Amino acid sequence: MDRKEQIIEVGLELLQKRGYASFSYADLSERLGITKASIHHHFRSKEALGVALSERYFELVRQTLREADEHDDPWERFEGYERVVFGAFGSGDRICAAGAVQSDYNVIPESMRTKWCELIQYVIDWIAQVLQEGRRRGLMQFPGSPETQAMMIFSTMQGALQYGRAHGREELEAIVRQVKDNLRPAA
Amino acid sequence: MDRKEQIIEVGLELLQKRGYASFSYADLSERLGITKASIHHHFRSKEALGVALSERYFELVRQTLREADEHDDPWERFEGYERVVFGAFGSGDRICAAGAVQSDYNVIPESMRTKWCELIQYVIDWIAQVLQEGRRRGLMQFPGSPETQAMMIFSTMQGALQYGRAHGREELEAIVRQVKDNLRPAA
DNA sequence: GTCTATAAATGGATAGAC
DNA sequence: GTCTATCCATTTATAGAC
Repeated sequence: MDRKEQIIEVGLELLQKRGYASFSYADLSERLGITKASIHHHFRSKEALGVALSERYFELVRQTLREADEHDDPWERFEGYERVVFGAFGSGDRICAAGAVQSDYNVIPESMRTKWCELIQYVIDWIAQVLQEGRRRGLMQFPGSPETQAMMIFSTMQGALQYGRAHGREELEAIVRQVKDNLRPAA
Repeated sequence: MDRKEQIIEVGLELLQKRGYASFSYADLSERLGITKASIHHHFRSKEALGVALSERYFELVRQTLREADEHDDPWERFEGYERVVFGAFGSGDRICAAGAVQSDYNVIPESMRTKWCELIQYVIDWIAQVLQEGRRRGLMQFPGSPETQAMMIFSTMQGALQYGRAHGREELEAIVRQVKDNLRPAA
C-alpha cells in the first residue's frame, strides 16, 4: 500500500492520456479514493509530481532498452524500442509520455523540460547505436549518419503514437512495420 | 479591422503554441485588447472557436497543397508539403496544429475531432499521390504501398515538428532532409 | 497519512448597459 | 461590438484537526 507509488502509477497513466496540462489533482483524487490534500502530502506541488513522473518514465524506458541490449542481433535489439513504443507501460489510449510532454512543451515547468531532453537524447543515442551496428553488419540500410536517421525514426514513432491513438492500433502497427521495411537492405 | 478574423489568427497561433486545452479566452483577450465577453460575442463557446480554427487551418493547408499541385515534378510538389510543415503559417515555437490537436485528442470536443480526421486524411492522401507518381517515374523509392509510406511520413513530420520546437529549427530541417534522402532511389 | 475546510486564482460563460 | 459585473465550476495549494 505504498501511496507514493500508487500516485506515480496513476499519474503516469493520466499524463499519457491527457497531457500534463490537462490532468489534475482532482482526477488523481477520484481514481485513488483519497483527497487532493492527501496527494499534496506526497507531492507538494504539481511541478514536483511532474518531475517524479518524468523520472519514473525515464527509468522504465532505460530498463527496457537495457534488457534489449542483451541481444546481439540489431533487429532483436530494435524490438526493445518497439516495446517502448507499444504501450509496454500501459494500454489503450495512452501515448508515449515523451510525446505527451513535448506537445505541452510551452506549458510544462522548466524542471520537467530538462529531464525530458535528457530522456529523448538517451533514446536517440540508443537507436543510433543499433542502426550503426545494423548497417555495419549489412542487416540495415539507410542514408547519412546513424544519429540523424535515429532522430528521424524517433520522430516517426512519436508521431505514429499520436496518429495511432486517433486512428487505431492497427495503423500504429502498420507504420512501425513500414519503418522497419524502409530499413531493410536491398529494397 | 475584422475582429472575427483577428480572433481566428491569434487563436490559431495560441492553439499551435499551447494546444487546445491550454489556451484561454483570457489569453486572447490580453493579446487583442478586448474583453473576454467581446470574444464570446464572436464565438459563443470555446468549442465553436475551436471548430472555426480547425476549418481555417484546413483551408490554409489545402490551399498550399493545391498550389504545389501546379508543379509537374513530384519532388517539387513534395516541397509544398514541406512548406506546410515549416511554419508557413507562422514562425517560432508553433507546431503543426494537427499535431497540437492530436496530442490533446482525449481532451478536445467531438466536433473538432471529426474535422481533424478529415484534414489528416486529406494530407495523407495527397502525400500518397505524390509518392506514387514519384515511384512510377523512378524518382522516388520506398517499400510497400504509397498509402502506408505516406502515413509514415506524415507521422514523421508531426513528430519532427514537436522535436524541433524543443531542440531547434536546424534539427527539424535535418529530419526533413533525412526523410527525403530515404526516399531517393539508388541508395 | 488522511481528513475537512478553505483560500486565491483562473476557467468558460451570461446578462444587460452603452 | 464592446463594456462592466457577475456566476459557477475547477485548479493548485495551505491550515489545522484527527
